[in-house]
Amino acid sequence: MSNKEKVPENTAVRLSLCLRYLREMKDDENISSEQLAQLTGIPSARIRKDLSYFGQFGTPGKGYTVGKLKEQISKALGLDRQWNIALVGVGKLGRALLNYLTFKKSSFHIRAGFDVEREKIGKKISGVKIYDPYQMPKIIREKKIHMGIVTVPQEAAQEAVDLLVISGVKAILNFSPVRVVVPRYVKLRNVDLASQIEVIPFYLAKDNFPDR
Amino acid sequence: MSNKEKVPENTAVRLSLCLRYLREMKDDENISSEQLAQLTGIPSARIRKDLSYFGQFGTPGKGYTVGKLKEQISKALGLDRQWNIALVGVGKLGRALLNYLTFKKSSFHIRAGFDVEREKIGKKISGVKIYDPYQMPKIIREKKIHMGIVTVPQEAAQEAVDLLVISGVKAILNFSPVRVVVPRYVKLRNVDLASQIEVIPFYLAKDNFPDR
DNA sequence: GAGTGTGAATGTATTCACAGCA
DNA sequence: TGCTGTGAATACATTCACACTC
Repeated sequence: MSNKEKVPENTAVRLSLCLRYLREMKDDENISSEQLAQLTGIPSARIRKDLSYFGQFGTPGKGYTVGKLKEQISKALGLDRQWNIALVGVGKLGRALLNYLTFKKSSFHIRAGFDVEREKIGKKISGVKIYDPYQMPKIIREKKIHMGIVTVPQEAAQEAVDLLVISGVKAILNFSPVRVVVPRYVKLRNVDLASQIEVIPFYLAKDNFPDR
Repeated sequence: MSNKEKVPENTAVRLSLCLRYLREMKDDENISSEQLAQLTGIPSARIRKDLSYFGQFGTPGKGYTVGKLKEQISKALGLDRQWNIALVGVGKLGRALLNYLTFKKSSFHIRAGFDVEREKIGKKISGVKIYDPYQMPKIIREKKIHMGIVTVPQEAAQEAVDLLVISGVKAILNFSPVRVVVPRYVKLRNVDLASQIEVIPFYLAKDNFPDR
């Protein structure tokens, strides 16, 4: 049975981190929430609670079986299937992500890139073919793409997002440093790298520092 | 006078976002917290409260003067001075950040890059000279570098961080997808891009989606 | 009248601490 | 005995709503 409380905002991020460490272990090993806490830096009680929203996977006195835990977390996060991705904006950051995601085998598969630069269009970069943005609706339909990653300059961000939305994508990860708007039925997540840097001096001065 | 409550965790991130929009406006314009809310997507009351931790910058019935507000936020975030940065790991992601930070004039100046790859050492990339990591303590001292950005592969992350720490750096932004440990007097911030992607299917399935 | 600044009310997340199971 | 799973306690963050100022 699974805990009926509301799942907190970053349970998923924490479990994703746990999963990364579990992947480096053997399936038949055992691990306690306390050991996982050591590895990840997340308090053990938090880990147990995060897991409890999805079921009871542990054995009192013993801990968790790595293989089973991996499987359960993957399922909880929706990583037990294949997700097709479009990358919009194939600049330096885009290529870094491309590179990252095409290397390791995972639930994610970048199926197409889009860029306005003529020289890139038609080429393959890290094995991914680059298209002209006007082809987006067609390509996204054909390739059954579920989510978009936006790494275009900020001036182009809203336009890129709009194109993804009319193409039928249901989730967008936006790396451009502006707020963009989407219809309510589209899931949008913003990652603002500029702020991450800009914010450091504040925490340096103050003694408010998070995220150890 | 300034509100004596404790400053919440992501006040700084929110103010950094506000600042980005303010920078595109004329200094003598006026803006209300409600207008700023429209631009940023942050509720107006939250903006007013965030500002209130640092002083009273507005005029009732009128709003804020853009120029003054920019100045005050910059000061609150510690952006009213120059920060020297070392980039450790000059791969694709590193170069994306390099490119980003060297382009726009800002409070941040990347003064040196470090990488183990022989071909890169001695070269300049986006105007920044690349050094062998063993030179780190010397270079960081000479160039008065305050903070380090780590974009090395995960196996090398702890080593890179340790080198930065013994070189005397007081703040580190870690982009590698593992937890690294630092002494308590060093400020560490982790940005985990892999999790950002991995977590999307969860929010897609559930109807828990943040960060509009 | 319009919009700030802020206590008080509400909502969310984390941590504690322990009963209960293997 | 050792560790899970989870209510209850605490800490933290956001939002409301309004007295007050220009």
